[in-house]
Amino acid sequence: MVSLRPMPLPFREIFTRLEARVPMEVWWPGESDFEIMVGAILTQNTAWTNVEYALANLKSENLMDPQALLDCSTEQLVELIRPAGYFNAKAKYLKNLCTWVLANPNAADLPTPELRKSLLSVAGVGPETADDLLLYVYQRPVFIFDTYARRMLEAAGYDVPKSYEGARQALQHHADLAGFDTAQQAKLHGLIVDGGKRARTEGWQDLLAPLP
DNA sequence: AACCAGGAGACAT
DNA sequence: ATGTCTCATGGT
Repeated sequence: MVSLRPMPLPFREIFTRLEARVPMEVWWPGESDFEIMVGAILTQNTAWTNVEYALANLKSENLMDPQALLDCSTEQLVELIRPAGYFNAKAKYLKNLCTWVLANPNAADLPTPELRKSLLSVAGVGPETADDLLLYVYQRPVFIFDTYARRMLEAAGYDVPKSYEGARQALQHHADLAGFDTAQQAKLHGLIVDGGKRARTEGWQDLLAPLP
């Protein structure tokens, strides 16, 4: 007698359950697309509360603009984004992204795979940040694979590939089959992160209980 | 007071 | 292709 692993909880069901128990309005606040881009760099491995300090500093100096940010000295930029950590690296990354934005005014016309490659060519934009931008700036229905998604989906019984790229593609496929559109992907990512934080204290059993 | 957060690049293997 | 190391502040 072989004990079979139960069918993983369908994406739709996970989404519905998260939506029911995790209060969330808008996951990625921002007054402009550029602010979302800046936030995407600053929040790399960093708590969002720290990013908010840095964003406020940049706004107070009227730097929430690619050209203005490029014209700002690296020394001052480092000082303004200091609360977000990794400030030396992130200052460079921000300027790299500004250069890319100004050099690619028609980026939104590119198909998603090409746009993704172009974003990844920027030093400081890795796979997850690229997906953040595709989803929250360019409105593409991409599934954002991060450590929270891995933990939750493995807990739900999914066999998540080890490599980032393999996992990303597999889960994108699942999300596509489930028919998630851009708005739903945007919400799902937030729900997964928030849900993952709760699970640290409450565990997964309640949320991911198998279907009857 | 260790631990971690809305990751990515550099480098060795 | 797949592992380590480093980067850094602020909240718990």
